[in-house]
Amino acid sequence: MRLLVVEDEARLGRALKRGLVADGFTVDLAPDGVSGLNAARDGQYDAVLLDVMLPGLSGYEVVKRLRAEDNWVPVMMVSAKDGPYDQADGLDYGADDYLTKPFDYVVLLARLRALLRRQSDPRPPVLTSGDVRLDPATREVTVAGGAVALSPREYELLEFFLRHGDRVVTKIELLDRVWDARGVGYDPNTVEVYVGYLRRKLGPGVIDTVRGAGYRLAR
Amino acid sequence: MRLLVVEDEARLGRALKRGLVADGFTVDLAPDGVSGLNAARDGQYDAVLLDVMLPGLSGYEVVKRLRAEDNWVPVMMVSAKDGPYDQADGLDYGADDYLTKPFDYVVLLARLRALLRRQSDPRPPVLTSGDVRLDPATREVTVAGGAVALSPREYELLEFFLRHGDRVVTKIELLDRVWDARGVGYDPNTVEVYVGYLRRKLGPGVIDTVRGAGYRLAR
DNA sequence: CGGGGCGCTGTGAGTCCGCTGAGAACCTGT
DNA sequence: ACAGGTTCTCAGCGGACTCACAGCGCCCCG
Repeated sequence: MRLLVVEDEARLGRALKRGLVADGFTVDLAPDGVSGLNAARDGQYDAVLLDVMLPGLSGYEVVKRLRAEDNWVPVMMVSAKDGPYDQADGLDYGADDYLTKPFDYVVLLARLRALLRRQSDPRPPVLTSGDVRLDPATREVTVAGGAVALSPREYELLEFFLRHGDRVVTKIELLDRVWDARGVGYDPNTVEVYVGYLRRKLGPGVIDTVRGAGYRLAR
Repeated sequence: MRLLVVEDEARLGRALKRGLVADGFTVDLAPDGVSGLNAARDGQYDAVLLDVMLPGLSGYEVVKRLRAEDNWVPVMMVSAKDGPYDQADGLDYGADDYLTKPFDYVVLLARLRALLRRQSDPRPPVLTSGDVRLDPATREVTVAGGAVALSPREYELLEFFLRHGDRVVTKIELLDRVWDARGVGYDPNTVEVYVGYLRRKLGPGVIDTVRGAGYRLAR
């Protein structure tokens, strides 16, 4: 279980990490909103512990942006405020639970475990096309029920195809969105290579080539 | 934003409606599958919330029939079942998302908004003339429902005709716009050749020759 | 009815595009 | 340090595509 703790008070952060590591979690620390957001975007965490009062980007903002990007990692908000409106705010923005400082470590642990247990609830929808299934929550991909192992890049590419399913996607667009936001510095041939990898693993008849334009999911 | 809620449990239906109205949606209720299907057919809804267990016609059936009728309104299925197979079934039948009872209202709202956001992905309108259909998003071309494969140049030419087809288009203009912006260095005969290709693939009676002036779409 | 010009089409050569195998550079965990 | 996996580049191949050319048919004119 991998956790991300976003907390600007260094002492509290270290203490949390020490405790959670002792309880069997792998813990990464982020000291402010921006670095926390970027870390959470990687999508490798099972849950995020998120302070509300953060320098730069507030915890509200972080969870709001994550949800806007279809990132449904379980988020527990932690704040010194304790009014009912604050709680409602946090939950509205997409947090899954809310804890007020000062809190008891045992309580935190219990709520965290409950959060992880019921993680299966706020799950992003499974993406499908034909007999290809991709579960963004678990990053599992199956073809006709059989599991398929994809490298990170292959996974991102397939997910992009599934999200922009039936329309034609150009190689340039893929380089922009799957590779680098800059999109420059990469050869469109790279896309061809990775489409080739995907076809080899998923079988033919999943990704169509539209000559002169790009690629499209087969229907 | 207009929503259709198909739910036979009157209490849950009313509660959902109350919440959604408070969040700014316009909500219609349908108490069973048949009336839900008929309401959804009107095509005036931005999304449909569809219970699986319904008297008369199940939610599976409803979404299946809608899709069979080329109605692609976003559908979120709601069910008490939560096995993985049920999810797969719902998605296979054409639902866009799946929620299991009991669900948290905040989660429903977030997923609903994500669904609407995803759907509002602006799509260029489909171009048609007679029984020729060209979809700029998918780059698919059909004649009387049958798919036709076009080369890039043929596709560009047809798209230009469909966009400016109601008037006469000269060969020089086509060389300018479809071929090279410079328009020089090409033989007007090239246009004749490609119009020939298109006629062969689309059948006669699609592109008229206006002798001495150019071409025009038949109407 | 005859002629000229415009448009149509079959042929073929050169070019372009996308696919693939091989391999270098890099990262990661052991 | 090493092994395995991953990312990306490169070069070559095969097929699709583009376009010029030239001959033919047809339309419209006198």
